[in-house]
Amino acid sequence: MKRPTITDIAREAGVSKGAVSYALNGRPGVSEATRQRITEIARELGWAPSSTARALSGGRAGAIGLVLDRPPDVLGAEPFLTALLEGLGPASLLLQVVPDLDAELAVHRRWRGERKVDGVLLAGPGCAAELPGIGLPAVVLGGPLDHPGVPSVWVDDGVAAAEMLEYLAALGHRRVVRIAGQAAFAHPRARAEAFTAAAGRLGLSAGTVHTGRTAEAGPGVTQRVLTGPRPPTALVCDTDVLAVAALAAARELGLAVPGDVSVVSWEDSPLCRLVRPALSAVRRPLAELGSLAAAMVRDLVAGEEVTDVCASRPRLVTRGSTGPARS
Amino acid sequence: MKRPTITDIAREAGVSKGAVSYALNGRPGVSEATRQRITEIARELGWAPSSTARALSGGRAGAIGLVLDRPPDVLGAEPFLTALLEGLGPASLLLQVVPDLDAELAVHRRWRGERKVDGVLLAGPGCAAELPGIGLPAVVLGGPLDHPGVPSVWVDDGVAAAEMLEYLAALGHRRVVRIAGQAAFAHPRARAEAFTAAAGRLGLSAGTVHTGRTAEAGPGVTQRVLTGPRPPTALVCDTDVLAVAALAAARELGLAVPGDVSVVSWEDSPLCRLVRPALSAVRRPLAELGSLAAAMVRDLVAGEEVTDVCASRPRLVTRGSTGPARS
DNA sequence: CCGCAGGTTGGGAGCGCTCCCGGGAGGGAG
DNA sequence: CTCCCTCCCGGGAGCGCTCCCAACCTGCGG
Repeated sequence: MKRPTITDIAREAGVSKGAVSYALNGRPGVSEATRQRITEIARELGWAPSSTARALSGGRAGAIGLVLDRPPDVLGAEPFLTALLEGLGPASLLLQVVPDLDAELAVHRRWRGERKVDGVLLAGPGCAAELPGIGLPAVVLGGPLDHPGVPSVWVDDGVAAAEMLEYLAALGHRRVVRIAGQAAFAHPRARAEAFTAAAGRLGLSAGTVHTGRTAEAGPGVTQRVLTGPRPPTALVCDTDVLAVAALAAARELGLAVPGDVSVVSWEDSPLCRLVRPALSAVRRPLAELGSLAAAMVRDLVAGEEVTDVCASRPRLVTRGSTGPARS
Repeated sequence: MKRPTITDIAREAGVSKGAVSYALNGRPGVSEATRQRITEIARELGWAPSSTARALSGGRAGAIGLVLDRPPDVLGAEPFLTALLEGLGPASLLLQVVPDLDAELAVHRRWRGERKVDGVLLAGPGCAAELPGIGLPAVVLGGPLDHPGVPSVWVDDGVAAAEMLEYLAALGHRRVVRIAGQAAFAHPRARAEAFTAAAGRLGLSAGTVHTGRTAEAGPGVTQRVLTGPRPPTALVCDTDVLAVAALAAARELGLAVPGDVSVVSWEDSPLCRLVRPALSAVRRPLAELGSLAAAMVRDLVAGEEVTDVCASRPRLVTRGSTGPARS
C-alpha cells in the first residue's frame, strides 16, 4: 500500500523520471502523446505530488504563515479570521497564536530559519518594520503603511467613515463619539484620521474615546460618554462586540436605542443581526482581503514587485440601531 | 548570505554529516566532547534544521491539519479557535476553511495524498467515520464517539449540565428550556443527552428547541419559547451568541432578566462579560482541549495506542443574568 | 603481545522531486 | 545522400537531512 512516486510512473510508462516530471507539470520538453500517456498512468496509479519533496527540491515551502498576537483576554480577529481564511482558498496557511509581539517575532524568525513558510501575513502593523530584517516576504493586513519592503492590503476606512457619518448627519445627528477599540485588520491611526477627517468635512462635532486593548472597558467608557455634558446622539463603535456593549450600556442608563442614541458598528457580523435592536454596521470585504493578500504573498515570493492594494469599498448596512437624532 | 547546512557544520568541525546529525539530535553514537563542539559551531553559524528536508527524509510532514467546515453565515468555532490554538502551542497547524463536509473530506484526502500533514484534528464528529479510510490519523474534538480508530478528546457536558441545573434548581427554577445551536467542539447528541439526564435527576421539566445551523433563528425561537404556554423561568443557550440573542429577545418582550427569566450560556466568552446583565456561563477548558488534542495526534502519529480523553471539568461562572425564579 | 568488545566516526544510500545537459532521432535543406 | 537543426527524452546531479553499515580506535583480558 505504498504510495506511487514519479519513478513508479516512469517505469510503468517506460520513460524517465525527468520526462514524467515535465509532463506532470505541464512544462515543455515532452511530446503531447507521451504527456497524455503519463498523465493517464499517473491518474490510475492515484499519484499525488509529495509536497515535502517538492518543497525540498524547489526551495519553497509551499505555505504561508500567520501569527496571531493574542494577549490574554483580548477580543480580536477571531470572527474575521474565518472570513479571511475563506478568501485564502486552498493556499496552505500555517497558523500560530502567541501572547505578545516578541513571541510573534520569534515565531517569524523560527519559520524563516526552518524554511517552514515562504512568506507571512501580518494581522497588524505591529512588527511590520522588522520583517524585512528577518528576510521573510510579508504582507500587512490593514494599512496602508509606508514600509517599503512590506506592502499592505487594506479596506478604505475613509469611505466607510464618510458613508457612516453622512448617513448620521442626514438623520440630524450633530454630535458623534467613536468608541475606539482593537479592530481587526485595520490600522488604528489610519482609522482615527479617516474618522476625524470625515467628521470635519461634514461639520460634525466628533470625539473619540479609547477602551484600550481589552474591550473590558467598553461598557464603562460608553456610560461615561453618555452621561457626560452634552452627550452625543450617535455612537460609532470600532467592533461589533463593543457595539453590543454600547447597546447594553445605553439600556442600563434608561436610554432608548435608537430613540435617544443611535449606535453603529464599524464591523458587521452575525452578532450584529442577532441583538435587538439589530445593529447598523459597516461590512468590510474580508474574504476579498484574504484572497488579495494571498495573491500578494505569492507574487512577493515569486520576486515580483508588489504595491499596496486597496480592497473594494466597504458598505454600510442599516438596521434598527440607527434613527433620527433626538431634537 | 546562504543559510548553513549540516554539511557546512561538518566541514567546519572536521567531522562527517552523520556525526553532526546525531549530535544535533541528541542521539547516541557520538562522544560528549564532539557533541559539544558541534553544537557550539552550529550555534555560531546560526544553523536551524530545514523542516522540509527533515520531512522528506523522515517521512513525516511535521504539521497537523484542521479543516473548518463553515457553511456561509454560520456562527461557529471562531472565538474558541484561538483558545484551542493557544493550547496547541508551537505545533504547526495547517488550517483551511471549506463550505461543507464534502469539501472537508476532499481536503483531507488531498493532504493525505500530498503528505502535507501527519494527522488532523476534527472540529466535529462530521467526517470522523471516513478518516480511517483515508488513512490519516485523526482526533475528534468533542465526543466521545465510538469510532475505534478515531479517539476523541472532550469536555464533560454531563458535569456542566449538572452544575448549571443544580444551580438553577437551587434558585427555585422548575421549568428550563435549552436553546440548542451549533456549539463548538461539542457533540450535539452527547450534550442533549447530558442535559435531559441531569434535568431528569433533579426532577426539572426540561425541553429543548433547535435553531438549526445558522443561529439566525435565535431570537425568533427564543421569543416563541417565552410566549408559549407555561413559559420556562430559565433558558440555557448552547452558545454565547445565542445567549446574547436570548437576552435581546426577552427584553423585546418586556421581560426582565433575571427577574422574569434567567439566562445561562453554555459557553463563556468576553462577550458574556460585556453585555448587561452580564451572562452566567459555563467555562470550558479549551486551551487544555487544544494541548491534549495536539499530544494525542502526536502519539497517534508515533503509532501509539490512544484512548479517549476527557479534559478537566468545566466550571459555571455566575454573573448577573441568573437569579431566583419568579414565583 | 595479540585479539576482541564496545564505543566513535566516516561514508554513503536513500527520501521524491526539479532541472540541466547531452545524445539520438527525425526532418528539411543543400 | 549528407549535414545540420530541432525536438524529445534519458541520465543524473542536486536539495538537506536521516540512518545504516563498515571501519576505526581505544582499552581490556588472555
